[in-house]
Amino acid sequence: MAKGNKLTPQSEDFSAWYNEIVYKADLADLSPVRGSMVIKPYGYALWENIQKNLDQMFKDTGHENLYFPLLIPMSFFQREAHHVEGFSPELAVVTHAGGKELEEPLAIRPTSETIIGEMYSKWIQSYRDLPLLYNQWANVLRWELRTRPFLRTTEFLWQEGHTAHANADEAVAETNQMLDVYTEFAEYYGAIPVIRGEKTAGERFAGAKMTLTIEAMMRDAKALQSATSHYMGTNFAEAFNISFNDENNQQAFAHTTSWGLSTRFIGAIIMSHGDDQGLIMPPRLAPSQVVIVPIYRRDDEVAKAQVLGEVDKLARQLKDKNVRVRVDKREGISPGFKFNEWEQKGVPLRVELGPKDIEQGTALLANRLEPDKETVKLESLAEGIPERLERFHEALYQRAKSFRDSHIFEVKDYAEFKEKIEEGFVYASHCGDPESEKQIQEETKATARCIPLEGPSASGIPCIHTGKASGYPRKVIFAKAY
RNA sequence: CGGGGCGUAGCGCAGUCUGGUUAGCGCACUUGGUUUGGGACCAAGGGGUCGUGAGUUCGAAUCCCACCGCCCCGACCA
Repeated sequence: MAKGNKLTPQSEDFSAWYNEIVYKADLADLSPVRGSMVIKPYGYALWENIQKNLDQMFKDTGHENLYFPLLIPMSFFQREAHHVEGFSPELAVVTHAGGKELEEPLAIRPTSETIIGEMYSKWIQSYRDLPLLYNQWANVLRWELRTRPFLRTTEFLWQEGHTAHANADEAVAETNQMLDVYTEFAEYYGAIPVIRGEKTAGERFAGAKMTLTIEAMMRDAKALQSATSHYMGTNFAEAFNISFNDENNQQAFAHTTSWGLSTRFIGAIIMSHGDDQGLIMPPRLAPSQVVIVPIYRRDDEVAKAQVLGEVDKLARQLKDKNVRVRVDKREGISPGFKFNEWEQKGVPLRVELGPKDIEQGTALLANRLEPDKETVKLESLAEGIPERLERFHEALYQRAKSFRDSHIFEVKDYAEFKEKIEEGFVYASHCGDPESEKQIQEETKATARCIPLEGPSASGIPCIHTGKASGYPRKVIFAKAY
C-alpha cells in the first residue's frame, strides 16, 4: 500500500529529513539561482502569519514601519570599522547599470544600519526628535558559502528595527524590550521555548556593543539563533554623525539599536516541532488550523450533497469563530491520501466527515499530536475547536520544553563537556577569552550560544577550558548550532 | 579555493566499464473505467538538444579532450 512517500526518519538523518519536509510539505522550492529559493504559498502563508502577529507587537510597543531602499552606496560600509569587516565577505555589489559602469558601486543591502544611519543623521537634530522607533519589513542579501532552505539562504526576508535614543539607558532598555517581544513571540505564537541571553564578544553583531539573542533547541538537540537584538552604543552614531542638541543645548551622539527576526524562524518551527510524519504547525501561526476532509462515494449523489452541506456548514461556523479552516474537496483523491498529506503539512486538527457520521450526528476529530481519533458530536464540534487549539498549543510548547530540558547539561570539567556536548546544550563556566572559544569550537564544533540571562551561577567556578576565573556571572551555554 | 561525487523526461534513477536497432524503469502527469472511512487498481497515452562544445568512428548517452553547472565535506554566517 504505502509507497515511497515516507520521510527519512529524523533519527536516521535529521538533515535529510529537514530537506525532504521543506519540499514535500510544499513550503519552498529551489530557484535557478544557487542558494536562493522560492517560498511557496504554504510557506508564505506561515510567514504572513508571523509578520502579522509580530508586526502588531511592534506597533503595540510604539514602533512605526517605513521602508529604506535596497541599494546602498559602497562607501557607507567603510565608515564603521567592525561593520565593514563583518559584512564585506558577503556583500553582493552592483557595478554596472544602464549598460555602463557605475561611478560608485552599489551594495545590495545585507542589513540596513548604514543607510539608516545616514538618513537618521538628517532627521535627528534635537532631543525632541528622539526616540526614533522605526522598523522595516524587507529582503536582504548575503553571499553565503553554504546555504540551506530557510536556515541560510542568499536572499531572505526579515524585519529590521532601527531605533535611536538620547542616552544609553533608553537604548539598552529598548534592546531588552525587543528581546522580550521576541521571546513572547517565539513562545506564545511559535510554541518554541527559548533561552534568552547575551552573545559573547566573539559572537556579537558586527559593530554592536551588546547583542542579545533567543536560542532555541531543535529536535536534533542543536541550537538555532531565532532572533537578535543589538545595542550599538554610539558606534553608528559616530560613524554617520547622528548627533543632536540635548536639553542643555549640548551636542551629543544618539545611542542606536537594531533587532531582527527572519524567515529562518520558519526553520525554527520546522525543526522544533516536526516529527517523522512531517511538520507540526503551532496553531497560532498555522496557515490552516483545521482541515475538513469530506468523505463520500462518487456514485451516491444524495450522500455527497448531504456531506458537502454539513462540511460547508461546519466550515462557516469555524470561520465565525475566527478559526482558519480549510475544506479539502479535491476529487479523485482518496481520503487516506488526504489524511497523510495534511498530517505531513502539520495541520493541528482534522475533521473527517462522511455519511456514517452524519447518520449519527457526529464527526471524527484527529489531533496531530495524538495517535487516536475522537468521535465528537457534530452540533457542538465548532464550539469546542478554539479551546482545543489552545490546548494543542500548550501541549506542543510543553513537548518542546521537556525535550529541551532533558537535553541541557551542566558540566564541571572539559572532559565532561566534550561528552555532553554531543547530546545537547551544555552550561559551563568560561573565562570569556575569544581565543579559548575558538579552540573549543575547533575541538568540539560547539560555539558559545549565549550568556543566559537566567541560569546557574559561575561565581567562584573556574573556566572549564583555561582554568582562569569565569568571565561572566553565569555559566555560558555552549552548543552545536545551525 | 582544497578533497569527493554527479549531470539521461517534472522528480528519482538504470544504461556508460565492454560503442551497434526505435534510450529504458519507478513516481508524477493525461484519458477512460472500477474505486473512495489511512498514502487505490486496471488499461491506454503524452513527455528526451542523454549538461555544452570540439573530436575519434561506418556508427557515440557510452571512447578522447576542453569547458560549464550542480551536490556533499572543510574555512564564513540571521
